[in-house]
Amino acid sequence: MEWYPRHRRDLPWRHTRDPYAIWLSEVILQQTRVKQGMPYYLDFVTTYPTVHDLAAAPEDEVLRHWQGLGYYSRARNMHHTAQQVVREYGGVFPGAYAELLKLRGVGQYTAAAIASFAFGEKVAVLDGNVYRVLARVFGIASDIAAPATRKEFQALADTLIPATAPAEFNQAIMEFGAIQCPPRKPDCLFCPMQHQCFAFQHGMVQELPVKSKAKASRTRYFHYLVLRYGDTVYMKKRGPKDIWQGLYDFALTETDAAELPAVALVDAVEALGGQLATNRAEEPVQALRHVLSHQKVEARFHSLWLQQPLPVSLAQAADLAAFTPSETNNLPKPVLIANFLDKPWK
DNA sequence: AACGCGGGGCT
DNA sequence: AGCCCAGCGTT
Repeated sequence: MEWYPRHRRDLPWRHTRDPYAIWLSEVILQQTRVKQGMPYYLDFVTTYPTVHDLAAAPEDEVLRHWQGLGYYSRARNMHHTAQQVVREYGGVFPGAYAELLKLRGVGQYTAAAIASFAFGEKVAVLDGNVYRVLARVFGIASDIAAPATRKEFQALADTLIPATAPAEFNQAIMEFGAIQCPPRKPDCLFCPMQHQCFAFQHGMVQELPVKSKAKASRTRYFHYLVLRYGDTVYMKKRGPKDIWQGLYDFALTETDAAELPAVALVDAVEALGGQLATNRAEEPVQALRHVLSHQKVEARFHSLWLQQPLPVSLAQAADLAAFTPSETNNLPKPVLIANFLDKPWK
């Protein structure tokens, strides 16, 4: 806390006690670096200055503003919670940790952050920064990826947080973790905690915290049918139980191998009642690779021109709808799809 | 307790 | 290529 005032970054959400703005910033910053989240925070507080504005917005519009930030359930949950706060709390955020925890998309970390920053409640936050700082300073070798470890760190943090300045403590330890004590190359040489830091004293800075490895990611092969008619293109809103829920892409055939048999593509077009206007052999195919933290997507985009619009019933059954370029611009899309659409269509 | 969920930046 | 980031909800 002595270190913090001298090193803290000047961040916009540190100039407010408005629980709405603080909640926005905390949801945006879940699993997201400050640098990446900053432009999104500025956009959201400008576009939706109050919880009422956010609650009144269509979900597609909220997702469009979220586009590129990832973990899109955050945006959907955020929108749901905005509507709940308006309906059930009269537009006023609940003022205590236990109540905040009930809101969708608000877990232990976020509830503690809002409760302390906006309301001064004495609840210790526990995020990646706090885990790391505590593991190093106190020499704790428990696996921070294991859920059970949380209790151990929470108990420790609870003993450290002062009743006189809980918000300042929470900000300080997270900022210290982000600036002075990052995962790699921490600035131990000029660290004020040198003499108290177990990891530094025992040469274990590189070994702490202990975190078990994540599961290896899998590769998926997407074959997109970019069906065009006139000035429009058919797009599809993605459903539940897969990546990019609620975002728009194209008619999709997924295979276990990189190649899609030509016949399969023809079958897919015919199943939609599509009549191709061009020789399939001349169709432009664009390949793009997209990396997620848990999947690798190898996508091929087959641009196909139709002689006539798809039969409405078949298009609807496949969840496909035609959009003009300016309309597609306003749809929320995965970065992979936005990247494809940014290329000039041949 | 384990799993699925994005995208970007750094080493 | 691997790792991590102001985590959360579902299974």
